[in-house]
Amino acid sequence: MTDTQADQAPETTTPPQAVVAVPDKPALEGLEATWSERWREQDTYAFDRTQPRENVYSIDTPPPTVSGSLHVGHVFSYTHTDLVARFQRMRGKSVFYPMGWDDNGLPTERRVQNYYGVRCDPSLPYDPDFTPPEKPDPKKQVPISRPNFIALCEELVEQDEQVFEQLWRTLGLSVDWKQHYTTIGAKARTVSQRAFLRNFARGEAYLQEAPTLWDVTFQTAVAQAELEAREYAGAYHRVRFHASRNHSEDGSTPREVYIETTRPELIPSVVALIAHPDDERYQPLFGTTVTSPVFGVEIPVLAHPLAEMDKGAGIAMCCTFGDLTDVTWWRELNLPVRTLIGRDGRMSRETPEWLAHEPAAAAYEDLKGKTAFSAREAVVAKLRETGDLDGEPKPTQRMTNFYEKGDKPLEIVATRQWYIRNGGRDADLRDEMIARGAEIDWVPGHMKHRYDNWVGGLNGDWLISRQRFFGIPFPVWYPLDADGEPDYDHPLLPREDELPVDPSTMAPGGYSEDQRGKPNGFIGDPDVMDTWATSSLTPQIAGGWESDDDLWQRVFPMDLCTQAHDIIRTWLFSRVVRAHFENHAAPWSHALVSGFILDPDRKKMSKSKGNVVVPTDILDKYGADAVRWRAAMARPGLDSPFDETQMKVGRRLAMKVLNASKFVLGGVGATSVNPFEVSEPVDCALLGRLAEVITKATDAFEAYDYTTALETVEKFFWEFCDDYLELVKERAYDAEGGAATTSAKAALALALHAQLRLLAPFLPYVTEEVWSWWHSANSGGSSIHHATWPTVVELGSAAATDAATLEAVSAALIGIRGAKSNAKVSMRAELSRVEIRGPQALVAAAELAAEDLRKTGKIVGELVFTVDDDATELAVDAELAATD
RNA sequence: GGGCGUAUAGCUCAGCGGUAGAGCACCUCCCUUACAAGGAGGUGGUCGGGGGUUCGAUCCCCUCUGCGCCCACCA
Repeated sequence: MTDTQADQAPETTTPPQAVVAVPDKPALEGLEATWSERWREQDTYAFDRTQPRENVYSIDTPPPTVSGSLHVGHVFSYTHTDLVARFQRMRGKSVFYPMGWDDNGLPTERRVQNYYGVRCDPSLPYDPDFTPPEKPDPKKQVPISRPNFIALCEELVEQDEQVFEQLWRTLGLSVDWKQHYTTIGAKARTVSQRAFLRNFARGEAYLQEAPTLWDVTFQTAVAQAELEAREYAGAYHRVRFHASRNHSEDGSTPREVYIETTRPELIPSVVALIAHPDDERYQPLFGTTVTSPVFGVEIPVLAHPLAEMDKGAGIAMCCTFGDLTDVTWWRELNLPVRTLIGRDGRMSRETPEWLAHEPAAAAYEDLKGKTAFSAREAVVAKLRETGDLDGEPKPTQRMTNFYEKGDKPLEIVATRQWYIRNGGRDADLRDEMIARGAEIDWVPGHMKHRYDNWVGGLNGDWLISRQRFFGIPFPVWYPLDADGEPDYDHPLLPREDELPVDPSTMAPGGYSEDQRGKPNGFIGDPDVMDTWATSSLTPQIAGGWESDDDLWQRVFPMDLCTQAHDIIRTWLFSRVVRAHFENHAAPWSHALVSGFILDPDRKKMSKSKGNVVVPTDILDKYGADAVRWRAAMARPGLDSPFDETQMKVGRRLAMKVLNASKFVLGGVGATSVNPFEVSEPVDCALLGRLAEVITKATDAFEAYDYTTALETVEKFFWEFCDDYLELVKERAYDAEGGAATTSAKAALALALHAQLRLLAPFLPYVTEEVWSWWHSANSGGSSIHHATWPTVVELGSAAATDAATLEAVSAALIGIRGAKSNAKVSMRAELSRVEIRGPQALVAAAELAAEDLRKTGKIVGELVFTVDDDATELAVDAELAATD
């Protein structure tokens, strides 16, 4: 964007200079209702898709989880996006700013369960006459079919989305609501399934039976990115394993070996004992076998470098599966699978073959169907009986992986799941992902470390399948052989033009529905994609990938994505993965990362702590402009404690805009923005200062530093109100002032005209309100939000004036006010003599405004300017006039 | 344990080689015809500790400490 565009500024930029309609008592109340409705009616923020790519600014913004609740942190982060959107729009870009709702997935299912008092039982048939219970009983949830359940999800999501949209509109987000999408909608289904099919065709998506992190409450697999490590109470149990008889005859190997475990219930799952190859204590045992206590299963003692000598007893039992290290050992040492804990978190109800002999079979009898917790108690009791528990369990706190939305520790269960490659098992691909990250401009820059850190620490591919109901189904069926067994190696796939498909209700090509589940027939894949597998495609969903190529060419790759730092590992990274595979590009050129809003004690806000500030409360109390002002004061990437008193500051600024504008436009009637009318030195100096402000604010915004832009503009605005406005008030009012009056009025109008636009991204409501007063003559309804961003060029030659003059004059004025304040008299008090003293340059500058100072300062006697070259700044002596 | 960030007035934060700034809070004053949900003026800091580089350090380097976040940590 260059100044040449300012030369051909559209008509909307220059207000008519005729009548203005300024209210007697401007107020903030009601502005949101009035203007958000007007913006809706006039489609103010519509994306102009006739613009070529270079005139488009496209934004990928996180689809909020509609079944969750929003807190101030969301409001601030979305405001940050909007500040940039509004700036770019005023710079002449056609802004592509869609909004999506994340209504897909587990959060919605949970909300539906609680809201309606139901639960999904996929084995039930669809009931077309179903109505949800009138009084939901959370303890007795009514089981309903999957189609009924999904219908309720869709119904509730619709309500939630309306509430969210209303909040965003009130906040003043300049979203083009016609571009909206949802992560469960038809567009998202088609895009998700199409991208999946292509990933599969290229070998980037694959089906694999493997140990999987598993949440026993929700009974679904979860991905690495959804883990959360939490403190969890446990106890070390020191347990004796016995050396097998055939290896201990000559006494060269120990007769017994002790391990320490926090999970004794997994002793029946042990497949090996493992110690570090360098550990002298256990070297004699390597290659031998031991038998497990209680169960008497013979297991090998093996060496592996992942075993830590100084942890516990230095020798660990490897179970399938207790933790991720077990998975590594199992894979690298080719160990058998002896899984006992099932998908429901309970011990297998069948006696497995490796426990079929005595005493294992008898011991296992008591564990069948028990939860991990009660199985532990049972095993410990048996260890006591056999004397293989050495001492008492020692309590400990350890970190354990949880699903971020769950409240029981994750188990590891071998299941068949869909994965997308992400570099977690492939160093070359990992390097490519790091390289994609390096193509992005990160704001602030250090957030790139988080990305690199996460990608570098991946320990497996991306698990995208979930054993849930309200999600996008995999577009996959499996043929059944003559015995009715599925052939997972040869899945049946739809054609792309058939998408979206639901394999649970539709038959694959070449089959009919009555072959479902029959030998030589088919079954549909029962799983759904995780919500991140869909939201990783938001640029493709919103941008019309493969459905609207004209749009896609204009918006992709996008210019900006915005999010808080907590979802770099999920949303941000997963979009890079998808765009890398699908489009061979980074999905955007810039990533703007917001910090968190913390509670006043600098703790993260969370519902469970009860420290959440509800956005609607502060919007009602202080108004959208004030809340946006506060959001803009939080710099990218920095956490910011919530402090309600700061909202008042923003509100006061908004109020000041109304009052100062009322004075300029209505009071002195300054509406001509003709720079050629500005002739007085002080007025020129004001424009010179304004020119600096415009340049600095523009540069800051270009660098996504909206906070510095705001601070720069706001500081100038207060100087404008407190000093300049006061200084030229009398001259501007003067009916007989001639050119001097014309100059003051033009400077006032020009400055206001520019400042309203500089403030418009931050305070869209008050600036639009004032703009409308100015525009009442041609009620065509041109919005300030379509006006062009101010440029130095529009200020004319005065913009080149040295602003130092203004500073000197302001210093003189402040000195005069200070004298009165010290004397504890009214600012209206008259002065009989004033001497302004200081270095030559400053005195000369102040003297240029002698008449303004005399009038504003109520100087009725002499006003003397004295050069004192020893001084570095201006000093003011003032004598009060005698009062009667 | 690894990484990133951060430490400046009572609070929230700017500044980042030349002997400290803003807003809020606090104190004093002013009902001035844009604004009392105002206005004017003022008090307040050995810039986390310790080293080093430099003529000179809040700012650069080293180190320690506190705080926050991310990752790892289930024997």
